[in-house]
Amino acid sequence: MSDSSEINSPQPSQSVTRAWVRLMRAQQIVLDAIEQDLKVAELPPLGWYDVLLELARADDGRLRPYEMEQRTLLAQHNLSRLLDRMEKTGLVQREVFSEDGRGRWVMITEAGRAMQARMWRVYAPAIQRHLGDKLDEAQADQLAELLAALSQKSYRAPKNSIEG
Amino acid sequence: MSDSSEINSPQPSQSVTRAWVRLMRAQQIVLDAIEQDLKVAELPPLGWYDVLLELARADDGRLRPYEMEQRTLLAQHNLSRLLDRMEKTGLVQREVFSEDGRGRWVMITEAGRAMQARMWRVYAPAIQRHLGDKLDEAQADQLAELLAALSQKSYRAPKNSIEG
DNA sequence: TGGATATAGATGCAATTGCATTTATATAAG
DNA sequence: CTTATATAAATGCAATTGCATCTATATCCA
Repeated sequence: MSDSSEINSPQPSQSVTRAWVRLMRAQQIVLDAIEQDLKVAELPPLGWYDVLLELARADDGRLRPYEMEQRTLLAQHNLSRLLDRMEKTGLVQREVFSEDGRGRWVMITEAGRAMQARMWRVYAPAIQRHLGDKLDEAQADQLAELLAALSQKSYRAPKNSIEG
Repeated sequence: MSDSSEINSPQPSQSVTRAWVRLMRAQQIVLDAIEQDLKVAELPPLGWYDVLLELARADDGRLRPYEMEQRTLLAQHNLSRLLDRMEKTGLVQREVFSEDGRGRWVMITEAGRAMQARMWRVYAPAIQRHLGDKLDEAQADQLAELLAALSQKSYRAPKNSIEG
């Protein structure tokens, strides 16, 4: 086995560091711009859209919170409270999940579906303006391709793994 | 002039939408992983690093808050409070800016420079692990290139613009 | 069966962020 | 000079997030 300092603490190349800095910048700038457009239209933030979209797509318009967690990457407690707020404004509803007493169903309401559609009418042109207008189709595909590679979670030895 | 509905509300193509979704995903996953590594090393969050790095690079190790704002993309009030916390832990120091009574200098301390270096020793391998290991050099360059296009702020008509 | 352990989701409390406003100073316009 | 307007930075307060823990139920294993 080679020198562990090279295995455990490799320096990123300049190219890699530049890609990282630009990833942070680009997403922040585009996200802020899109959120701003939503706010101007007096619509709720993007997190609400993500939740509504996942529910709208799901069978019977409902999901378990833990499923939503995985799909939205929201932390458990943040999702729980986001659902509180969305329930209070009537966009979703929590129902009992009889097959497992610990669980819940979260169901999208008609008002929720309407809000999802309403948000998309602002969100879609915002994506186009802040991202689409800056890339041609080939570049968008290329970017999506490269970014997909980054979303693979980094390897971590599982708890009960035999290999050290 | 062509149909205004096409000008004002263009739908993003599937490629563009996919690129956007993956941009959000990829940056969240990589950012969370890097922040996690910092936390495990009992180091402060990335925002602190950004501030320290900008100051360390600046002439005489000091900048005006509004300059830091532009460079870090932090909101004014958030930067102000981040500086409060950093000052309290001795990493930076606020000093009078005599040429403009409204302004301040923010200066990095020796402890601040030490912390920047200490954080880099964790941050650098984290960038490599969570991003560099997933791309080759050519891909990293390509990604950086594509992302650069997105960081150009979208056009907004300036207040006093003549054209409507 | 009966702990021990794991999982789903909620919640109390502290830290951080967002928003609006305030304070202080500078610059512009009459 | 004096008032109006703009800019730099700080701050009060509400909303959101993070962290740890709690409650309830389910599963595993002796």
